[in-house]
Amino acid sequence: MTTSTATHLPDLRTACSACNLRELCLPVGLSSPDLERLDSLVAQRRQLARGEDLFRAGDRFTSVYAVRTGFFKTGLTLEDGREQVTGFQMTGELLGLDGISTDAHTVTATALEDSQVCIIPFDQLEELSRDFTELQRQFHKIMSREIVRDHGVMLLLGSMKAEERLAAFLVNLTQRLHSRGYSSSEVVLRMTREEIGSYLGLKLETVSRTFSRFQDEGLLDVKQRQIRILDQARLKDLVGAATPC
Amino acid sequence: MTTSTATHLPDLRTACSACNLRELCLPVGLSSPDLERLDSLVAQRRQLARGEDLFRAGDRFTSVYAVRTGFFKTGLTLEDGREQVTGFQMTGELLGLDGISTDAHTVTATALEDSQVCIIPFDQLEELSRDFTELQRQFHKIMSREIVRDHGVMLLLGSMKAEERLAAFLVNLTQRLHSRGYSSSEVVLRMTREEIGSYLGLKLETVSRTFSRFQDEGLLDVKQRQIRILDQARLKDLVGAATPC
DNA sequence: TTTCGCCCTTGACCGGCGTCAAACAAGCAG
DNA sequence: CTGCTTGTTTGACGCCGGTCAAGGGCGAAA
Repeated sequence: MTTSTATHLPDLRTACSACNLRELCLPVGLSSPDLERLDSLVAQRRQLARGEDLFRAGDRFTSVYAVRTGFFKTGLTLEDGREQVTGFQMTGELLGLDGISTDAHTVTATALEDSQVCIIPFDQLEELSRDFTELQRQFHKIMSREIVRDHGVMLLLGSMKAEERLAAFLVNLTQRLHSRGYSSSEVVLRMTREEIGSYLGLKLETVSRTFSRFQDEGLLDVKQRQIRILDQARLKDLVGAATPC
Repeated sequence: MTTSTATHLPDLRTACSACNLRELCLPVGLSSPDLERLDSLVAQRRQLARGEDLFRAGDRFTSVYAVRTGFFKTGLTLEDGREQVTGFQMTGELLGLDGISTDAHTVTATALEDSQVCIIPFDQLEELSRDFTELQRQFHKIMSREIVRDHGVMLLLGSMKAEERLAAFLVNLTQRLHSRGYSSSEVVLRMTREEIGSYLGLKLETVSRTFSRFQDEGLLDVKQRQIRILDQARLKDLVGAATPC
C-alpha cells in the first residue's frame, strides 16, 4: 500500500529472481534456476497513476499482470450505470485471468493509487509452463485460488448480513496486508465507501453506518479512511458463524 | 437432464473422440489425432445415484470430473448449518477445479439426479497438456470461464433484486439447456426451491412467491418443478438492465 | 390403497437495509 | 483565504424480502 517510486523505463526492471514479492506472486515454490527462466518472461512493466485503467472490459486479452506496487479494483459497469466491484488486488496478486476465456477482458481494472504492474504476455507464459512443470502447477493453483476466492464472495453476498460482510471484508483485508508485512490492526483504505458497498452488495450509506456502529461498539477506530482495529477477536467472531466447516 | 442409462463398468466406456459431448466439454477445438490422445486420459467413469456426493469439501483433490449425464450442485455448509450453493452443473461441464489450489476440495458436489461423470486424473491432465498446446489452451479457457461465471453470480447477488435474480437464473438455465439440444421454453428443475434460493441469495419462500408472481403476470407456467416459459422476451427484459455493457 | 415425509404455496407481520435529503469534512484550484 | 468538488456521516421514512406459521400436493413405501 505504499506509493510506487519506480521508474517508467521498462529496462530498469527488477527480475523475478530478485523481487521481494517472489513468495507471494507467480514464482511461489520455484527453485532458483527455474526462477531465472521466469525473468525472461516478465520483460516489461507499466506504471499507472491513481484512477487510471490497466485494462477495460472488452479490451483484447494478451497478458496477465502482477501487481508490483499499489492497489487495484476490478469491476464492471451495467447498462443502467450500476457498478459491480468484483475484487480488490494488492501487491503480488494477478490481474486479468478473466480474459483468457474469450480472449477479451470482461472486467475493468483500475488503479486506486499510483501503481506498477509486471506485464506477463500470456502465450509466453503458456509456452514456458509447457516445459516447466512447477510453473504450470503454480499457475493452475493461482487460477484455482481465484475460483475459491470467488466462492467466498458468493458466500458473503448470498448469506451474510451487513455487519458480517463488513467484518469479513476487514478481516480479509488485514490478513492480506499482514502477510505482506504491514500492520494487521491499522489500515488506510484505498477505496471509497461506495466501492466497498458495491463489492459487499450494500449501499454506501449502509457501509458508513456500519463503520459507525463498529466504532460505537469499540471494535474500530474510524477516521475517514484511517481504520484502526481495536478488538480483532470480536471482529472475527462476527464472521465466525459464517465460516465453512 | 435425462436419467443415466450407463453401466457401472469402467471399461464399457465411450472415448472422448466418440463422445457426443465433445463440442461442450474439455475436447472443444481439438482435432481428431489430438482427440485420441485424450482418450487415454479419461480411463474411468463413475456412476452416482441421486443425492450421492461426488466429492466433499475437505476431500483430497486428485481429479477433475466431466459431467456425462445428469445434473449436479456444488456448495458448502457453514458452521451454523446454513448452506451456500455455488453452482449447478450439467452435461459437458467440469467439476472440481476448486480443489487445485490447495490439493483439497473446498466445496461439496452432489448429484441432483442419477448421473455419470468421466474421471480425469489431474496430474495426467497437466502432463498431457504440457506437450499438447491445444489442450493446455482449452483447459485454461475453461478455468477462466469459471472465473467469469463467478463474476456473473457476484453481479447477480450484489446488485440485482429478487425478480431479476430469478429471471437471470431461468434465462441462464434455459440457454445452457438449449445449447445441449433441449427446449429453451420447457424446463424440469432438478433442484428444490431452497437450493435455488441458496444459489440466488434468497429464502425459499421468496423464490416460491416470485415464481407465483411470474405466473400471475403471464411470464411462466409453473407446476411444481415443471416450468414453461411463456414470454421469453419479457423475461429477458427483466434481466436486461442488469447486463454488463 | 393409505400413510408418511418432503416439498411447495400462501398469508400475516416485521425488521434490515435502501432511498431521499441535508449537512459536514477534506482536498484542491484559483 | 475562498469556493468548488468529491466523499462521508447522519437522520427520517418506507419497502422488499425475511420470519413464522398453517395448509396442500405429490411421490415413496408399506
